[in-house]
Amino acid sequence: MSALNDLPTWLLSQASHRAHGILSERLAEAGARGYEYRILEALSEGAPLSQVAIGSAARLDRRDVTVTLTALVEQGAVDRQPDPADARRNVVQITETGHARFASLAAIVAAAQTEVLAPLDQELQNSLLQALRLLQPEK
Amino acid sequence: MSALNDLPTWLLSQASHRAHGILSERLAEAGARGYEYRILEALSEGAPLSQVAIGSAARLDRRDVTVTLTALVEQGAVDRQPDPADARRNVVQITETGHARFASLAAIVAAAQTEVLAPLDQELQNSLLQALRLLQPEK
DNA sequence: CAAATATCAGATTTACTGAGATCG
DNA sequence: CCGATCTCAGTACATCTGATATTT
Repeated sequence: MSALNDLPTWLLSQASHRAHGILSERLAEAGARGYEYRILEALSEGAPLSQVAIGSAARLDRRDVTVTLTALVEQGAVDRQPDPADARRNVVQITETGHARFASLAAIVAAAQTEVLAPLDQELQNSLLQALRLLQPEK
Repeated sequence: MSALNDLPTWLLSQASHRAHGILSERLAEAGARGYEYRILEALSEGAPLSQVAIGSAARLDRRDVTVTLTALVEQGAVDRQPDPADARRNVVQITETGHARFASLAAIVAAAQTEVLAPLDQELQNSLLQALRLLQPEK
């Protein structure tokens, strides 16, 4: 084991890479991207949101919101219309199709979390999550 | 706190992003890239290596080894010569300048590890590292 | 001829930036 | 005129793939 492989920063980036690989692979098997799941989750409560609000909730750049919504509209998962109250905005709302899609993806995402954490016993999982919460970026 | 922010995969990716940001910023302050540090570390024992061997030790793609070595040669940190025993290969060796550079960068990298883990007490640091080692990708 | 090595050009992914158009 | 919103084009970064020339 070299020094590189024992650096905390390296361990973090490799573990993150593995986790991301598992999650995006499971989503890809369902024909979805991570961005789509994040946007559907933001809309899953049912309340219509502007694209800025979606970006804020899903932690996505405005550009990526625009592009991903175009794909979701094509799938019929969301409805995007100009806001009658403020023509600068779009009002985006999840459809029935989108609700079903989100439920399906949410199950996949939950299973992926379990898969990612499988190498750890319950106690170590708890410690890991506690530590990771303390290591989150400021904002 | 939304569901997104509590997903283990999300916590991992955000913590990794923060750690990477801290490390690469500290290295950038010294005018170095992460790749340079990783290659210098691989060569720091003093043994000459082929570029394939460097890529293997530093976990870098062959392409990135080639490009990064060109920069390191320009800095005088390494010496790259055709292998007299096998003309397909280059023999790369660290120079005195490279040793000094590596020592300087190693101190920066060590300080960055401390900075990354600063939000955690000793026990949680230990648990985190134990968990992360179990979450490393195969291979 | 098959395999290995280094190099070059470019694709890919995720995240972000700048500029234009529209509107409040 | 200023600021917010959405869209488009393009940048930045790390990583990887394909093609090529050379040598074993």
